[in-house]
Amino acid sequence: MSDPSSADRPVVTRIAPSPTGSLHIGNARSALFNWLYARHTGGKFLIRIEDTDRARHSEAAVQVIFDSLNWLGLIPDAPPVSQFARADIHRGVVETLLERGWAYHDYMTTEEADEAKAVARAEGHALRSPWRDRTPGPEQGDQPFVIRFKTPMDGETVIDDRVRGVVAFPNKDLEDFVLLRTDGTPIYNLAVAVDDHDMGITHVIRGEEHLSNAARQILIYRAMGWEVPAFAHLPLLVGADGAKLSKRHGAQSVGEFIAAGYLPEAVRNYLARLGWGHGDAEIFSDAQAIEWFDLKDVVRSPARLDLVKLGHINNHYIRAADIPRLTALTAQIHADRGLPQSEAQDALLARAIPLVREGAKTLLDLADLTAFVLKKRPLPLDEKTSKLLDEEGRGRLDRLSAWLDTQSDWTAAPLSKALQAFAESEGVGLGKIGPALRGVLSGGAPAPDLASALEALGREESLGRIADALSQVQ
RNA sequence: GGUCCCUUCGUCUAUCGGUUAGGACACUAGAUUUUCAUUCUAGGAAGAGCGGUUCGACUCCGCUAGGGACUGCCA
Repeated sequence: MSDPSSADRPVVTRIAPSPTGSLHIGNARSALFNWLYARHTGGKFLIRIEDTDRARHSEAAVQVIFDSLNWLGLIPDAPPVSQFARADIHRGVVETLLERGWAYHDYMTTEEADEAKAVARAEGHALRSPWRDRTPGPEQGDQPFVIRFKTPMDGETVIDDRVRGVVAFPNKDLEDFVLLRTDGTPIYNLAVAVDDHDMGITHVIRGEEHLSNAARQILIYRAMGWEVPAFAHLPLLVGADGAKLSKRHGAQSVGEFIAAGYLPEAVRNYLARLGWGHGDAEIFSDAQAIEWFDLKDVVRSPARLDLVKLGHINNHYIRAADIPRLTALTAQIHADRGLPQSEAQDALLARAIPLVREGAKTLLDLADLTAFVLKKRPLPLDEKTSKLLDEEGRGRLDRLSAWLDTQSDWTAAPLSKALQAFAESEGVGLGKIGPALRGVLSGGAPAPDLASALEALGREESLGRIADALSQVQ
């Protein structure tokens, strides 16, 4: 009863998404774990598109999956396999199963099947069709049929799961599942088992929702005399309220995480910590994750998606990222928001980003925080700032402008000192000067501390904005 | 209904029979401060319940409760 071991073969893992138009974040996490395990063991990571359901299939949807995986940096080691393209092979396997008595033609109508299910339930087991022991006669003619697997009524199917341990399913509770539809097309459980076998998959790492499917698939492996791969069923990813991830939880597909302004390395790091951990390690590189990752450290309980924590991790990676990269990413967001792009703007952004990135949890934040440098002179004065620029305020701002103009080093630290020195010379606190200066420089948009704002804007722009304001309230 | 899985601070997790049950995010208070933020300091916060096994249980076993998956001619 013991299966041949796949432990000695080089590891081959796979991610097998269905093309639904987006790559679910749970699938992305599965892909990550498969990728990490393959990298950790020096094995291969493959991808297969589960497109047997043609009604739902579209090339665009397939492309979304590739794009998402690519963005995440999870690159397969071989070209993707299309499950649909292998339908003939699946049918061939069914022929063998038929010959060996592991499958049968079932002529039940949908209504009859529903009835049979009710009967089976009443009898305390899963669906068994009366056709499993009946030979079709001439009266069946060309009546439509499906082909079902002939699941044993006794015994149990045991999965030695790498994360859950030994899990046993009584065979009587596993139904005679459909292998081939009426139109002769293969169904999921068949296709998965055949493809995983043919692709040489040694470790099937996927979501917990497939745990009971593993039993059905093992039945197929055994019937065919194939080596059973190792299974590892990952805990589910659920929403912040513990319920299944859905629209109302906000982002649920990789595309939405991209749009929300997260960096791929941050998403990888965060996702790796959902259902897996390595001691107290929170922030770690891909190299470390690969070195540390092991199936035995995968957690068993479902994990909730916490966007707040993702934001914290994303902030860390935004602080660590190269300025040119952040500049390009941020410029793109400004462009999406309708601002024309130019090299001059990129230069402004590149200077501003290092000064504001500490406060950015997402690239969207970074765009918000840098918006003030992109404003065009003359900036309209907001009401609050206008009020601050009374006679006293105007005089002070005018003197400040002259004071700043004498600054030789236009960078934050010396500017900060200059601001303080000016306040002292005026005999007031910075509180009397700051708000007005801020309003004048930023036009009401979020801006960093004043010295940094001055540096980001540069001498000419800063002094220009001050002069504009002064002339407006004259 | 049946089968199976899960249960440590609000959240993600550490612990792998002996710990003041640790860390991170979040939160609270204080400091800094020209807004927001950053930064710094301090703090509160957990073993679902009940039985066993054991000198000793978060850890092993059982039961109960709660949550979830599957039970499709979807994947």
